[in-house]
Order: sequence, then structure tokens, then C-alpha cells
Amino acid sequence: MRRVTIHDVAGKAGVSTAAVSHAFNDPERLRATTVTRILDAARELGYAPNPHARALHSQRVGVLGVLFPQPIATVFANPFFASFLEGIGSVTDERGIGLLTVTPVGGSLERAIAAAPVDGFVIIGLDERNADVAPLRKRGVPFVVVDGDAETASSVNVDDEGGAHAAAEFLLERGHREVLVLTFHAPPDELDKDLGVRGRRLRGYRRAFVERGLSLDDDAVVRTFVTLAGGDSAFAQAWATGARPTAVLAASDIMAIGAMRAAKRLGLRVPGDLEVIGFDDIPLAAASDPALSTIHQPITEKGRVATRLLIRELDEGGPRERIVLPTELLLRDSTRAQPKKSRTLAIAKGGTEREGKRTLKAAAR
Amino acid sequence: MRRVTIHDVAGKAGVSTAAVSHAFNDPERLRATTVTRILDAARELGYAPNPHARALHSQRVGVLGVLFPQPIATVFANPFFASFLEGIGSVTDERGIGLLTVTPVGGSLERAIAAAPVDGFVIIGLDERNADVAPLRKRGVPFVVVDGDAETASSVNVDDEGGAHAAAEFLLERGHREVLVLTFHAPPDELDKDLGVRGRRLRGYRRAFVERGLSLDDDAVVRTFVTLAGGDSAFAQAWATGARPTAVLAASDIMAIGAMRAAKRLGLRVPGDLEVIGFDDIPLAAASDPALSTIHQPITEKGRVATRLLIRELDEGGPRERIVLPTELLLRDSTRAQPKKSRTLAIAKGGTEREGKRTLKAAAR
DNA sequence: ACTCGCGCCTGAAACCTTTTATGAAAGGTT
DNA sequence: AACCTTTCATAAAAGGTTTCAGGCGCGAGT
Repeated sequence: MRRVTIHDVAGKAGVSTAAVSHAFNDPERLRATTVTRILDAARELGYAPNPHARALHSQRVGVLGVLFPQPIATVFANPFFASFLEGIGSVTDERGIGLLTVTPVGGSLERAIAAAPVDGFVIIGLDERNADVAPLRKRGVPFVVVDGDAETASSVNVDDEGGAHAAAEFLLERGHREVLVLTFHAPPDELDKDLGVRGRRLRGYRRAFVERGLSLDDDAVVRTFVTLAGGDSAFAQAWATGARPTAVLAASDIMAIGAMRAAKRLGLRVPGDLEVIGFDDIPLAAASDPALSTIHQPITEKGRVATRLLIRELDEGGPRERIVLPTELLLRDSTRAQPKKSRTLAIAKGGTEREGKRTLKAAAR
Repeated sequence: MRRVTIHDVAGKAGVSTAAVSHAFNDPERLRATTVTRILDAARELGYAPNPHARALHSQRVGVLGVLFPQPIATVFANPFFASFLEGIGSVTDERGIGLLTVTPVGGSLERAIAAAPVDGFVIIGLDERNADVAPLRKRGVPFVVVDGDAETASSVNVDDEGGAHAAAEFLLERGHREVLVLTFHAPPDELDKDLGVRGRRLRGYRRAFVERGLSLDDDAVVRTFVTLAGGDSAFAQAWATGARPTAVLAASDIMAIGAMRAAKRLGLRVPGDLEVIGFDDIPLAAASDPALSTIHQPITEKGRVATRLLIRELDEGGPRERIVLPTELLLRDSTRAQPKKSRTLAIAKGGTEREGKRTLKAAAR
């Protein structure tokens, strides 16, 4: 049973294939009665223009790829990515664009990228210099980088360093001196460099210490997995080796919640004996017990902004932009002070923002 | 700046375009030195076979579509779908297949479906008879239906009725007589029919009542939105109009958690004054306070099974199957009894299962 | 002497749609 | 009767790949 093609429809409606094409794409050019005759025939036959043939001709499919550095199963299990995809989806949906999630196949991102039938990519958590990403530039496939630096493409980041600094500063201001910092494991290719999100957050923490004439010892910084279990075991292990922190700075909420769980198990009360500040403000942060104080970053908005940028580049070849969105300290119940908000960038840059949220070329570096 | 094509590579390597194609797809046919010469030229030029052109010819893109009846933003915000996608993704990932989420564009699913460059669809929460889905059959695009009935396609469901029956039976056995049932709003096209998941769960609840010579009054069944707020307001409103339930049966976890929130606000203790059983066992159910007793259904497994079925149909045109996975009562802290497990289907069907989990043509109807 | 097979590669057709240029028929106007 | 307008038809090209049927040169078998 063959697939039904434009020829079948043309035959049934008694018109040329060109007429059928027009009926779908430019009905004005045909008499109204002809159009309905053709459309009726198409419906009866169950015809729909072959997306591949159409894409081949127009060089456009109407599908955007979202590139993740991790297996797809871990992507959907991660609330951070869920919020991010929500933002991307809200834009693509309203324009009738499809969304293809692209993840490494058999460990190779490059092959997955090459085979993806998309018009452009939103790339998250990967650097433009990444060996798998670089070929895109050569092939002329547009992309936007999120949470990573880019010279030749637009990028969308948040003020990681400012947020981290605000969190650390808040705790130091309150007198804490024994602070445990939880950060990510480094990807294998940048072992001792402090690049990307991880590096920026760590620099923010460290700067707050230095500004007060303090130092952030290496053994107060623990690298672990970005999971509940990672935060849990990291805190438990630090405790077991004699550390007695009065506060925790975690570079991700999920690690912070894990650390709280370990602390509770060890008989510590949060925030009574231990104050904790996370990073990201995932939905779970507000629902944890106690509700987690954290650095809020606009995850969904980040997805929206990146997608709009990509679509604009696709449509009109718009200029590259480097956008940095603000973060803010959000005090809930894992810290003891009165709730207040301290917004980074928004305060630092004041009137220079666009749309109240975007900042071009943030000074935060 | 043109995209680099197979012709450019052929020219650079001094061979025909066919040779280039072979170098990529069937290197055995060419001399090894020729292959490396071609591949080198390709890499230098940044060439990758155009997915559309390739698909046009082979009638195969290596992309599966997942069809949702809702806007994409609500899909990613829904933990149920996240778990489901996790299952789908775990299968597609391991085979190097892409995943395209397809949602209604401008309210029309049909256009979105027609334009999607995919080899087949996993359809969730939509009936085969749906007006938007029906054209697929005609066009010969394979699909698998999840959480819905299908005559002409494979389907994957869980034992909704059995699970609901087990939940209701548990509460009735414990002496509850004032039970509030929370169920979904019906989609507009099946207003008074009790179709699909909603109908099956409702039938399960009702059957437990009938079997004990009791009846489930219409005003004890409240229809609301499948959200936290929906469950919350539904319970609050029932209470306000004089209902004094001692137990709640909710057809979804998120509604159950909403109802618990409302109950707490009204001064009721869960499970002391009110026992609650949800449905689905989303990750949040275990994290809620108190942890929610619920009917567990294998959400991720459902995605995996459906995807494997679809891929098999694509590859070998395998036979249609109608699979029903078991559900089980999972007692946590929103009910008072000792934790125990009661598994439906697994118990009912015993040895007739395949792989210990699947059941063909379940007797549950 | 002739054919066959072999190893390696080429040329052309096929896949399906869209777009464009050209032309023609039908019907109406001047 | 000459001319114009409307409405489509026809044909061809483009888009990039894969597949199928050879072609070429040459040594081996008959």
C-alpha cells in the first residue's frame, strides 16, 4: 500500500499537481470552488503533503532541536530541564513549531546532531567550543547557547556569579564562618578549569569570602553529583570526617535538599542548627521541608528568551546577542532571617535593562 | 553562503556523488583508501548528509512523535508526562532515535500531526476515534495508543478499573461510608459517556460500592481539574456544602494532594480524621506531607512498552497487541492501616503474564 | 579467441513537493 | 472581430540522497 501523493489528489480532483500545491499553500490563486474540490479530494484520500519533500525544497521543517549533554531519560527526570522545556515549548507552541529533543546516541552527540531534521538548535549546558557542537557552525545551522559561553552565536545566561555572591554574602553577614560549599562534579574535559555555570557560581561564593578578608578553604568545597543522593552523601561524609558546618551553600537545589535530609538524619535542625541556601529555585524547593531558601533564576524565562532569539535568527538573520538574566536571593524557611529579596543585576544595572529583564553584555564578568 | 552538499564532497574527493553516499552508508563497497579520502574531504568541508533528502528517499527519518492532547507547556509541567517521557526516551535513546513532542498548534492537532516529520506516533490520552487521529490510519502512519482504546492499532493501558476497585474496597473494608470521590472533568466530546481512563476508574470505584450493597451517590462524585488547585477547591467546596467525608478517593495524585491541603486548612488531620488514596503514584506522592497512599501504575514502564511496540511495528510490521499493565495499592501515610501491597492483574491473572508484567487482552473489562 | 567474473566506480532514475514560466481556453468587453 | 482577463494546465527545474544497472580494464577459465 503506497503512500498517497500529490499526484493521486490531482488525479482525483481532475487538476494538475501544481493546482493541488496552490490549494494548500496559496489558495488565493485558485477559484474558491476549485480549492474546495481539491481539498475535498485530499481529505477523502487522506492526503497530507510529505513533510520531507516539503522540507527538502523550502530548507525549512518547522522543527527546533533542543540539545542536551545527557541521556534523555535523565533529562526528563530533572525538574530543572522540565521547567526549561516548558519555557521553550511555550514559544514554539504558539508559533506552531515542533520540538525535537536531541541527546547523545551511544555516547556520541555528533551523530545525533547530524541526523536531526531541524532548522536550528537550542543548546543547553554545552560550550560552543565543544567538539560535537563545532561542526554546526561549519554547516551553517543556527544555534543559541544557554548556560554557556559563545563567541559566534547568541547566548543566554543568568547572573550565576552575582547570585552565588549574594547567597554567600547573606550567610557571612549573619556571622557564619563554618560554611560547607557543595558544587558539581566537573565534566572530564575541563577538570581543573572552573568553566561555565559551575565556575561562575564558585567564583561568586569565593568572592564574598575574599571581600571580607576570609578564605574559602579547598576542603570546605565538596564536589558531588547533582542529585538528592549526591547532596545527602556529600554532607554526611563531610560530617563524618569532622566538619561541623553551621551553614551550607549548595550550587543546586536538589543537592541542598539532599544535604538537609542528611542533616536531619544526623539530628540537626534546619534552620536552627544549620542554615541552607540552594541555587535554581526548582518547583521542589518551595515544597521541601523546610521550604528551601535559594537563589532564584528564571529557568522558564531562559528557555523562552533563547527560543525567541533562535527564531528571530532563523526568520530574519537577526544580530547575535549575549543576554544575561538576573538572579535573586529568595529567603524561605531553611534560613532564619526575615524574608526579603535581593535581586542581582536588576539592582546592579538599574536602568540599563531592556524589557525589565534582559541585560546585554552584563558587566558581571 | 550555500550549504555544503554531496556534490561538493564528490568534487573535492574526485569521485562521484554515489561514491560519497557509499562511503557513508556502505563503506564495504569501496576501497578503504577511497573511503578515507572521501571522509576526509567531508570532514574538511563540514559535510553531513541532509536528513530531509535522506528521509525523502528512504521513507524513514529515525524520529518518533509523541502526541499529546494538551499544549506543550502544560505537558512539561506535569510530572506524570515527565515520567512517561522518561520511559519513551530510555528506549529511543538506546536505539539512536529522535523524539519529537507534538502538541496542538493553534488548537489544531491535525495540522501538527500532518506537518510532523516522524516515522510513527505514540499517542497518549487520545482515542483512536479522535477526529485528529483518524487521518493517520488513512495515511498509513503507524501509531500506538496509550491510555486509550484502539481497534486498528496496538494499545497500552493499565488496569485502571482494578486499581480503583482496590482503593475503594480498602476504604469500605475499613468501615468508611462517607467517601468523597474526585474525578476529572470530561472532555467536551464525551460529556456524559464514561469513556477512557476516567470512566474505567470511576467504574472501579463504583463496583466496590455495589459489591457491598452500597451505592455511590452522584453528589459524592465531584468533577474537577487535574491540578493541585482543582483538588483543593473541590474538597473545600464539598465541605462548604455540608459534606462530611471521612475518606477521599481521588482519580489522580495531584488532586489528592490538593484535597489534603484543603483538609488541613479546615483543621482536619490526615489520616486521623480523613483517609486519602490517590491514583498514579507520581514522584511527588512519596514526598507529600503526609506521604500519599495511592494506586501505583507503572508510568515509565508504560512509555517503554509502547515505544518498543511501535518500533517493532516499524521494523517488522509486528502484530497488533493490546497490553494491560497491572496496578497496585500502595499504602503510605495518608491512610492508617499497616503498609501492604495488593496488586491487581498480577494476582488476578497469575501465570498468564508475559515477562512478568504484560498481560495480553486482560480480562478486566 | 572468447567469454566471464571481479573490483571499483559512475550515471541516471527515483523519491515528492514547490515554484516558475509559458501557454491556452473560456468568457466578456470594446 | 480584436482584445483582455481570469483561471488553470503543462512542463521543467530544484532540492540531496540512494539504488540499480551497468562500464571499464584485465586476468582467468573454456
